[in-house]
Amino acid sequence: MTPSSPEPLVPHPAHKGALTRQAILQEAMDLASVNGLEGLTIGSLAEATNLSKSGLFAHFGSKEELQLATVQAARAVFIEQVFGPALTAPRGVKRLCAVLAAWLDYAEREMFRGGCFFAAVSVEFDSRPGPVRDMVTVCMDDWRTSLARLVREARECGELSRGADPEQLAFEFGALALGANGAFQLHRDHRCFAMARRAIKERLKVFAAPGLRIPSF
Amino acid sequence: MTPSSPEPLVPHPAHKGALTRQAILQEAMDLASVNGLEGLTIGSLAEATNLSKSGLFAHFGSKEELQLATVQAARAVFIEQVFGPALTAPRGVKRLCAVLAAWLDYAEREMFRGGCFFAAVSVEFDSRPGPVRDMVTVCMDDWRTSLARLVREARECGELSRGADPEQLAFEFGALALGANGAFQLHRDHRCFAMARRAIKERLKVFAAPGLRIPSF
DNA sequence: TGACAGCACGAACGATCGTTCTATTTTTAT
DNA sequence: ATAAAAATAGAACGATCGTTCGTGCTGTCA
Repeated sequence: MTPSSPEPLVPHPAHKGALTRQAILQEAMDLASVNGLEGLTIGSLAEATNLSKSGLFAHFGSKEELQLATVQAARAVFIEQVFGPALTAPRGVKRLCAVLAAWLDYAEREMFRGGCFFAAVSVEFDSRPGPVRDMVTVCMDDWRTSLARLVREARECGELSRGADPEQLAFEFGALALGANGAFQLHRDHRCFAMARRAIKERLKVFAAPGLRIPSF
Repeated sequence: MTPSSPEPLVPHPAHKGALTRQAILQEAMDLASVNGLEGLTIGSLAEATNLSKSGLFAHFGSKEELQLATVQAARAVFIEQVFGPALTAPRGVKRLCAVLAAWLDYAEREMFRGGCFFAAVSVEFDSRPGPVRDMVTVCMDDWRTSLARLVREARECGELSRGADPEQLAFEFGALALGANGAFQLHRDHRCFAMARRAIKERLKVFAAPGLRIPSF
């Protein structure tokens, strides 16, 4: 090969190992969304990916590292699915609604077999100390902080009244979204998403500037 | 001991076996609220109750039976804690608020070490078929149905406007309550309960008959 | 007193858990 | 093409899982 080798467009990610690792994590997110991160067993994950237990294990070094890697992979998917399609919306209530709509869509579409990954995992680890819990907490904090920021932006745009408390509404919208996800997983009835959308819209109307149209989603 | 032994005050439930069974279930609810019903291991439960694995096991016959018994025990506690103190409140918005206040109190007080038992367990089993999931689903359905009935009663009392949709509001209040429980378990910050209370009160105000005072809780 | 449940125990089972080791194959770099 | 490196497989480990079995206690009733 010539000394000036053709530079790869992406640094080096295709070292084969990185590919299998990604395939493993894809399956891991699915399994964990159903059985939890503790129920995510190395044997079952190896079987699902057609790898040997030890071969799979070598990618992570410990079960806890596998759990942490799975959480980070799920975080990336979450950001891409929820914020990706919504960032093009104009700042303000439109963008806030776009993000909420993307979240509800992401949950209703069942991106993971057990619904929202973080809905399942945050409840599983919320009362159990350790690094996994810490990382999950950071993810949930990010989500709520982002929601609060979107509310604040909408208020600064003059689209929401000064009475719209960002932290308060972020909590409410987050709770309604998680509630819809949970109810859907239990009853497999899509109406709970409609109820969440309606609740959010009616709550927004309370604070909407006169004449503002709440985007339907 | 004299032949005419002192009659037990309670009929006969104290057949010794029933007592230990109750003690086991008390510990089981606590452990399951933290580690889930799958993480509720027979060995750890035996250790926590100072019983041998086999001795404890004999009370239930299988792990699934233990799980089902634990769910039923938790249901009894839930009803007693949430509906017991609230049934004295007069029918209508007052009783609805009393039930919601009792729930939030039950979660904030951490009746179980991991917060609300059903919040933990319903998410754990929502995407996993079987008898345990079925029983948990029935419990959650009961809860939502009860909430809807309370809303409907308040509407029939003329305290809420005809626009107050019982199913819709039951979903919203249930979601806010679960959201507060989850956020508290994650952050151990009591403000999320205040936010849930505020959200419920403001939502009720939208439908409240003119001049009606929403009980503070 | 003796028969008899009911209750709890200890030991052990096979299965599976996470993990470690060594060996072999596959991929990458020179 | 060849050597180094990375990726995977296989077998086995101690621990723990749910479960079974046989054996004692401990009262109650005949």
